[in-house]
Amino acid sequence: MNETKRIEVLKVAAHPVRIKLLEELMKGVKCVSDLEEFMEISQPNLSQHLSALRHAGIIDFFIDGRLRCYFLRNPLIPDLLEILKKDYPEELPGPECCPVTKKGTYPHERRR
Amino acid sequence: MNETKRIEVLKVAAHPVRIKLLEELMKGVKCVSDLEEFMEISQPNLSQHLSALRHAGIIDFFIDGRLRCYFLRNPLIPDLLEILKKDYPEELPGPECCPVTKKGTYPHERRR
DNA sequence: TAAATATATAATAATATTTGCATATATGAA
DNA sequence: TTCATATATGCAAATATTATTATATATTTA
Repeated sequence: MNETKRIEVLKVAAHPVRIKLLEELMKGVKCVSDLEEFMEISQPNLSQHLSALRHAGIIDFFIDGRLRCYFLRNPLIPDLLEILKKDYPEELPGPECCPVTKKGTYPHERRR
Repeated sequence: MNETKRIEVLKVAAHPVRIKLLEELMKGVKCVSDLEEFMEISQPNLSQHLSALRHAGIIDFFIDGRLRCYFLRNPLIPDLLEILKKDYPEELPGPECCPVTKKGTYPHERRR
């Protein structure tokens, strides 16, 4: 999977409804009506989100009679979901004084 | 940082130009004209992407005279960029036969 | 075979994103 | 001061995303 494709995966995943779906699928295979119980959206809308995830190669499904049983397929997803839960400091440490680039020496005063 | 905010950060970051900018900023502070050399986009367009990243709290800047010296601020970013580089298997292992949910037992046959 | 269930597709409308272009602002230099 | 440089902002056009509503398809059950 090249970087362009991975960025596309991030983009498709980065939506509140789809993240919630992915978190649910992390627990295991679920059919659409299982997922419908969790989500407070219409069935067609859910189907569209599943379709978007599938086209990006993020999920796939098995067929069980009239059920479609979705499961995670893209290996980036567990790591991505972990980033959403993990404990982080409020911000990264600011740059050390004073790296230099072609155009100048910084940092000086802070913005605002 | 709550999950909603984190998803917003993902969404703003998930763009090819902005990922390239973030990868460059991972190396250290850069002013706009340093960044301009790398990117094959117009200066106003670059400025707009930087603005989007800043409004999402992903980057910030110092002022050095007439330079704006941008640096990474959001702590999720290093982990996010790592996901774009890391080695992964082509896909996650398919579900084991046969988990059960309320609606059925699956998986059965594979799609298509 | 008809009805019911599970799910998808299509069309539309509303909204958001992206880019290009023109122009504005701020700072330092002459 | 005026000029050049570094960078931002405003606006319009093109495109993409999202949700809604209506309808279609496939499978099981009666």
